[in-house]
Amino acid sequence: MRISAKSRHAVAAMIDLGLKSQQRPVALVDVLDDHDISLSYLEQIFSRLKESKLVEGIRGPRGGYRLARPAEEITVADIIGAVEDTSARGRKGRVTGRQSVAHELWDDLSQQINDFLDGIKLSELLGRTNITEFARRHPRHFQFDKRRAA
Amino acid sequence: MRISAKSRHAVAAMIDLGLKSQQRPVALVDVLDDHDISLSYLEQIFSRLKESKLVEGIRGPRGGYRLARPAEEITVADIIGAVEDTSARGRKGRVTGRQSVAHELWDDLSQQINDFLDGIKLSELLGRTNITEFARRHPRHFQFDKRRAA
DNA sequence: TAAAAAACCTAGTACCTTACTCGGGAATTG
DNA sequence: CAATTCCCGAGTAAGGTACTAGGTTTTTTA
Repeated sequence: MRISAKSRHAVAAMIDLGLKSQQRPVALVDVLDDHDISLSYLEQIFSRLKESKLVEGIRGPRGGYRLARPAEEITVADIIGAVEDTSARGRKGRVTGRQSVAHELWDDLSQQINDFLDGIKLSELLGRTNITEFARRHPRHFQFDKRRAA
Repeated sequence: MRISAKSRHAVAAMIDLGLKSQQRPVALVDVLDDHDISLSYLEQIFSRLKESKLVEGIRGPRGGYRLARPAEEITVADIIGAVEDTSARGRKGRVTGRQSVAHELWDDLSQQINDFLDGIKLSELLGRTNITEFARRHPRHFQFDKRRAA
């Protein structure tokens, strides 16, 4: 499990895509408005998202990116997993078959975090926009519920 | 929100401390057995944990580290927050008063992850270990100190 | 009281990741 | 054809991770 700034960019970009693209693809230049990163870097992030089949790219004028699946079938865990380095680097050496108990427990925890994130759909995030806006303007009347995964 | 290898080390080390220290402090050298990092680096991590009042250090022979509070009063969020860089870097400039919707949603999500981790106590993690299973694989942790066994 | 054990501290460093820059293709549209 | 956009690769600077090395201080114990 690993969450960094890259995750933030990716999730935010996917939200943007969900918000802006109803049927037409969205060009990265338009996604860029909301982010403080370069086009090339955003391209690299989308390259990962595409690799993981979360988005599809359409070339040429009026091209751009589009969600490859409905937002209901995309979870936050999917997005983070796509951009955070999933390759062998995370668990390199690990020659010994037996791991320490502490690390086993960490792995459990890590799995739990992942399950938690896997329970949050992109569509859910998109659905919060109005609520968020409302909460920002009327903080006294609203609080986010702390949902707890079982 | 940010979770990296450092978090893993820190959580695993705290688990070790919880498992090994019943009343005596545990020397970092003994914590080290289960980790694949250097003593100095582990010291640096414990420096952070101490700063955050999660552990206390006892100097001198038979010294070591001990949980500063009962494991019931320490959460995973506490541990990760202690070692992951808490300084200004996370939310730097932020010149503009208004943030993009996508980033606001990310912040909500980030808060949710934090709440989730804040709901997991160290004692809970410790409780997940089957103590006999642990003893089978790590018998030396249940013996008196090797250097002065008696 | 001397020696050893351990935390504690500081500084430097190799490597990896992040984020960027540049320079191009390749596909599609009008 | 020309513009637009994705796509791809290579190189790079800054910063963080993790390590290395060397100390100092405190405390125990012989």
